[in-house]
Amino acid sequence: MTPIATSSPRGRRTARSSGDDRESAILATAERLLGERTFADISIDDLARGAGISRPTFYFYFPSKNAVLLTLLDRVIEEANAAAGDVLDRLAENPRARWRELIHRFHETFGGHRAVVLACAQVRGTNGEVRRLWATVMEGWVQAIEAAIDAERSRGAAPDGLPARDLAIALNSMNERVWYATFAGDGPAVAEPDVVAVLLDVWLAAIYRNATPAPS
Amino acid sequence: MTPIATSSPRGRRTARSSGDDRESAILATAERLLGERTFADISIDDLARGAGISRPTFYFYFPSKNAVLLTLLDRVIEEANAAAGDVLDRLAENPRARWRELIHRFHETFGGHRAVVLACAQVRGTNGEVRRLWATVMEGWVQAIEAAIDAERSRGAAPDGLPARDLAIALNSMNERVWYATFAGDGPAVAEPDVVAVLLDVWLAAIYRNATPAPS
DNA sequence: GACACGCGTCAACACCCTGTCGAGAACAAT
DNA sequence: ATTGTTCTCGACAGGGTGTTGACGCGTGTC
Repeated sequence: MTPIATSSPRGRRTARSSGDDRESAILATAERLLGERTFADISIDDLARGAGISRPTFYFYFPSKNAVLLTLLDRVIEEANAAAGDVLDRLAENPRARWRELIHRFHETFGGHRAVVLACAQVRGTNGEVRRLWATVMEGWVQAIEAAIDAERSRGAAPDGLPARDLAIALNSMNERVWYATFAGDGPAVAEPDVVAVLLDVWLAAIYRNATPAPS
Repeated sequence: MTPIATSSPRGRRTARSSGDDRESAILATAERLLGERTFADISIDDLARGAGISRPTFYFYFPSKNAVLLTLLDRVIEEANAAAGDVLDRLAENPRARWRELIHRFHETFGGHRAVVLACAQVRGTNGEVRRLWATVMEGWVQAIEAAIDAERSRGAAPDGLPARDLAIALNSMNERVWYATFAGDGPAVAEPDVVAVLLDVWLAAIYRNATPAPS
């Protein structure tokens, strides 16, 4: 039910010992710099110097700047999937509490890596690899939510309505965009302490048509 | 109630006759090319050659590639605001129909300029000016929706709940992201013929808590 | 008609960034 | 010691951006 993370070796072709330090250094430098400026404003030279190597050497570890971001994104996704756990399988216990838990955990994970999340959202437009990875992951989450909605409908807790898949897409999309605005802080955004409650409220309204779904 | 468009002269410093053709040619070339490749893959030289001028001459008309996109975005926003009209002021007539009309009109406008919309969404991350413009416009729409929700609550058609502003932000965010996915066609997306119905359904559920809001 | 003056135009330049190549240094295993 | 792989970087090629300085071209002015 809970989707699996795609974790392929994104960096060097073969694994070795001393080079691992450099690879980590590049990754760490990237995440640090992402806290200060945009991804576009970080050059490969910045990454290389930050890791104590020269620019050509950078290319030994990563094929491009994008690959670094992709590796960072992989980690966050893995963490998010782990945090989500099997919450969706235990919905019937207490729907409202479980949905809240799900949204809350995602919020915590993304919030803990907002620099990476923000950067990925920003380059998704221009970077095909990030776009594809994100699309794949999103598809997994959408399917998980879709299945959960169908399950709630089957047991009579939620009324029929929109195709569950469409509803799942809409709600996931909302979360993504709302989190982005909240973390980026530009444009109209929900205040960070309220964001879980706001998202939860819309989810429950859309899925159950009222604010108090029935436990089993 | 309906937000006003911000239309400042984004291009040349002074207005003249023969140069207007070139300016239009640049804009037209940009929108055409945007239908073929990403904004990032279009160079200033492409724009200039498409308009029959040299690259340095391009800079006479626009200070940067971004400024061209900004001008294009201005137009779309103006069109969207015009299309929205005063629908929100006539909500009490028939809430469901009016909300549907609002969403439908935005859908038509954005769908008619998807290349521009997509490009703006893609560069919003790396381009501060586009980000600011979009944030301003979004703020206007959020305020309009917020006021409409408050009005519906005042007349007893919609129940109290989330702060109207937070709800307005969440719903607007959802629309933006869902449209983007639908137009871009990457990742999980709602099929284009269904998108208005899906968005409307979530809006009504979140605002009215049931599918059939009461007319006045 | 000659003269200014701002519009419109572009060749050439300076700069920055990406990605690659080839020559090697460091280090392991035999 | 030799061989092979990991690792490193100077130097180059290519492509994009933004700027500068000079040169035509129209229009109004006296």
